[in-house]
Amino acid sequence: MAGKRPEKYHTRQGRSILDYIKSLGSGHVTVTQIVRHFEDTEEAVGQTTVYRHLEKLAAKGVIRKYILHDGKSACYQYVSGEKHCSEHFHLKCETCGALIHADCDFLDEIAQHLLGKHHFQINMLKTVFYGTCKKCLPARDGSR
Amino acid sequence: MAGKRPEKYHTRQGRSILDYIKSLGSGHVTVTQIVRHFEDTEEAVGQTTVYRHLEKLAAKGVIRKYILHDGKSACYQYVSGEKHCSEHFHLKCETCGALIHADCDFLDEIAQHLLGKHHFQINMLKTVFYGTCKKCLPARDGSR
DNA sequence: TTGCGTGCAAAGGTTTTGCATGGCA
DNA sequence: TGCCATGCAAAACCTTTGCACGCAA
Repeated sequence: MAGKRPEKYHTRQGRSILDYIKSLGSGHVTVTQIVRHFEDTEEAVGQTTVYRHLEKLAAKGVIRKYILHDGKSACYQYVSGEKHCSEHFHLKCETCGALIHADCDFLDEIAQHLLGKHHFQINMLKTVFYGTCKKCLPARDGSR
Repeated sequence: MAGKRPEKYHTRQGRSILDYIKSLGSGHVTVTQIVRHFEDTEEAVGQTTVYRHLEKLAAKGVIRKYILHDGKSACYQYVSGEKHCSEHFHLKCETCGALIHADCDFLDEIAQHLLGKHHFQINMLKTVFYGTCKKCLPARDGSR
């Protein structure tokens, strides 16, 4: 589509933000995390600027925006060629809040199974598995 | 399981809220919509109360909580299954909103795999697969 | 110089929390 | 009567918008 609007100017802030997201690989960040990352450095960036840059980058497809199921805040992540988060699952620990990226062949079969048997095309970007992670499992007594 | 915490008291508000959600069948509502629905009736309910009831109902698995695509506000939907929803997965169609209960042995293996390989105990009550259902799949053109 | 980029501050919206009161058992 | 439930108000958040100033081209 024609929506492309290359930035007119190159700015220090724009580069800092993009570089940071790139450096995270397939990890994702929130606006707040980005702001805090630069907070006391000489690369400090205002949060309004972060929002505006992320919006543009997402519109251009350079990064991806999505809402985790808990819906508290939006997450952004760099779209690095072929391998990104749309190809693996996310496990969210309900106890400690950790978000785990699960890259695994078996999990990949899930998508095929759902499509083949249930005719359901899963959106891995939106889907989050809730549960209890390794660290928190021992802490929880036998439960049920 | 010990997690059940039946309401101690039956209140008019609690019943109004649940009845309303039930009456919507598979439709979903936001907190604001619920508050407004009762607003000028004699069943008026405070929004704080709505939030608190929905939270409890979702924890018990009576209703389910979703985040819309835009992530602006949460949606809630009645879970009409008589079967134990804690023992199968749920597929939520992002296009038509349908909620599909997937009872399937293969899917059951997912829980075991996650626990065995990733040491992650999944909570099926909270976990929802987002994607596109059978009916809506053809409607989506090749997309990209 | 031009006009986009920046960032402070304030607005707008959703959800949570504090606290005094009301109502169910 | 003992508590939990309720709901107003305020706080806590996340995100957007207005506006004046700064900076890249």
